[in-house]
Amino acid sequence: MHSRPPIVCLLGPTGTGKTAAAIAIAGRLPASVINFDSRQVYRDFPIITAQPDADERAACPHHLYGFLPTEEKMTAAKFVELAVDRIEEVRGEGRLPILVGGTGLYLRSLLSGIAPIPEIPGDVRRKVLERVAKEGPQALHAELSRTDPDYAAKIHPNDTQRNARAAEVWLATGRTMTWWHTESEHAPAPYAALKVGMRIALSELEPHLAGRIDVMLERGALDEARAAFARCPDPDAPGWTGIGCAELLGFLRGELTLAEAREKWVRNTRAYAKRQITWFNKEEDIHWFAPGENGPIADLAEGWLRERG
RNA sequence: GCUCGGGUAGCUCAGUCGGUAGAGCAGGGGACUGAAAAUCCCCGUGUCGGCAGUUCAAUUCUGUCCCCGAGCA
Repeated sequence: MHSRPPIVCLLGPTGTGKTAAAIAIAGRLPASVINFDSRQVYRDFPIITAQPDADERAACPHHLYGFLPTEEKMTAAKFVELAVDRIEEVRGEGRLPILVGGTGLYLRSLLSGIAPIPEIPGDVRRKVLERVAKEGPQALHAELSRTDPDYAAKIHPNDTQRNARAAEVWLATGRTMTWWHTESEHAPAPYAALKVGMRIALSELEPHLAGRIDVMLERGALDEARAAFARCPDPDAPGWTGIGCAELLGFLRGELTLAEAREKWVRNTRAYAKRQITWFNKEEDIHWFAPGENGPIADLAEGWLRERG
């Protein structure tokens, strides 16, 4: 009987020093960092999305950072596919995979598995999106109440994204969301995961988030946004929806002063951190640490790995 | 100094033909299965600028004072 391959997962809200903790672990044993953050995958926004810098990347191999062009969409399913490949690759090199990031859905999809819903054809998707725009999500929700009452009961009539998603899945596959979630064959990933979480009160995190944004601006966040806009002038492109990107774009187009853009950026980042905290509070089996407790985190990871042989 | 607007929730503002008031944003809590840094749900008492008058009752009408903006001097 083989034991399941060990991986370490470092999670927590934005700006809590997850990267530094990962590097601390990599200082003790051969390890590679794999990103599970939905925004740090974008090539055009290394500063604004707080991707590890050159020094940090030099400490150990890093994967799934800054490889996607702004006009391309990242999804949970695509992420799982990429992450599984990377984990295999890293394990093949005899290294410990350390998953680092803040997108709760991505981590859960990787560890708990995700329904194998096929990719939805572009024309179906477009048709559904046009309908929501015209008739509102409530119309789709009313239909969903007939085709899939269980799922309809779980999502709110005003939820544009989830109602559109349920409609396109039904149209394209002839199966309901409920069927895909409960009847389709998908299993949890075969990893033994050590989950390490960064815990901090939002009120304590807030001043740090504001300071971090000022550092980003000093390091050229504005030039980064300007260059990205030259490369991809569509403000609705997937990469532009990141926090900080949209605000800086507002400044570059003269819709906001720089001070207003900064203030909005801070507020949105704070609200986002709050949502992350809510999500991770529900996640189970997490070993919680305060930001900066990198020694104890590395101790834990080392001990845990030794126990498993 | 005069005229006209304004002064209502942390911010921007709506409203009350007189019966003590409500939206958006912010904030707090929560949800979350291919857009997730997304999307969505729940949570609203604040001397309605101060003082006085009329009235059973004033944030609403009247007077006066203070503050802000625009115009005229």
